[in-house]
Amino acid sequence: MPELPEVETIARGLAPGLVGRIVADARFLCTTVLADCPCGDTFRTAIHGRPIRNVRRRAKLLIIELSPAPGRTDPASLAVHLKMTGRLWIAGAAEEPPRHTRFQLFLDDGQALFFQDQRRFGNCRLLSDLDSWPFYASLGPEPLETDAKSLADRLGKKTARIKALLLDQTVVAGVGNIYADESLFLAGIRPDTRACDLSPARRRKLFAALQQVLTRAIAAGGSTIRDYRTPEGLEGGFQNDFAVYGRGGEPCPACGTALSVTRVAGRTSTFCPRCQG
DNA sequence: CATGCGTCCTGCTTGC
DNA sequence: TGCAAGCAGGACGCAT
Repeated sequence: MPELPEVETIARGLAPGLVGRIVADARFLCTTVLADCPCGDTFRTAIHGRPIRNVRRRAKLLIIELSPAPGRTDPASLAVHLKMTGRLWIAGAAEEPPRHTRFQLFLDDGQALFFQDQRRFGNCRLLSDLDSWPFYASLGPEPLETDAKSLADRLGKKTARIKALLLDQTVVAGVGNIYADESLFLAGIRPDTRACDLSPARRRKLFAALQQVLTRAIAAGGSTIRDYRTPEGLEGGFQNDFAVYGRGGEPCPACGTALSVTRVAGRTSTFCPRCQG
């Protein structure tokens, strides 16, 4: 389930093979992968001949920035959301696409970007202006490019559970279930605490914890629960450092108390009933 | 407006 | 052993 650290790892891994290349064509092996249309053939015409200018991450999105094709002046961006089971890698264009491959982006060097997604939740879209996409425009700040106090101030007087707000992409961008649970543990906060019940100091502590967890996870190449792989096909390493995620019933790494499992914001949430008050 | 919950999708896991 | 129900979860639509 690629969240911020996983998508960051993917962006860094893909950039050397994509930046400077020219898009030759695309092939869709699934009709639903292309969100909000334009339809497949329109998409193919719209990307043909475009040099790839940059590859970066925003929230959980992989953004491939495209320059105009020769003789044109219209830049564009390809935004890919991997959702839960999406994978991206570069391989020879002639390679047989494995099962669940949803689309291929063919490059001018005989290589292709492959997008595979077992569960079909993922999608990509071609946008002339990213900010014209309401979801993109509504994204909150990047947690690693914003100070913890500013992030804490964004909680305002909200009464929602703190975990729901961590997962809310308009509050802070890129956090999913794994890093929400890990951050809450590190900050000693129960996931079902209402944001308005947290002191300013505890809010700051939470976002400082989030920054620490995300930084460590990026350094480890992300977390592999089941499906996530780096573009090189490698598993991440941060799953070995989980304190609570996926460890319900196991002893708390800090105090030994059995970790509790509950549902907050519709998501499974694991926490230590003793350390997280 | 703010909050919360059901839905999508498919393969693996759990339980009878 | 076999089969079905349950589960995973990001974003979104809709209800309250």
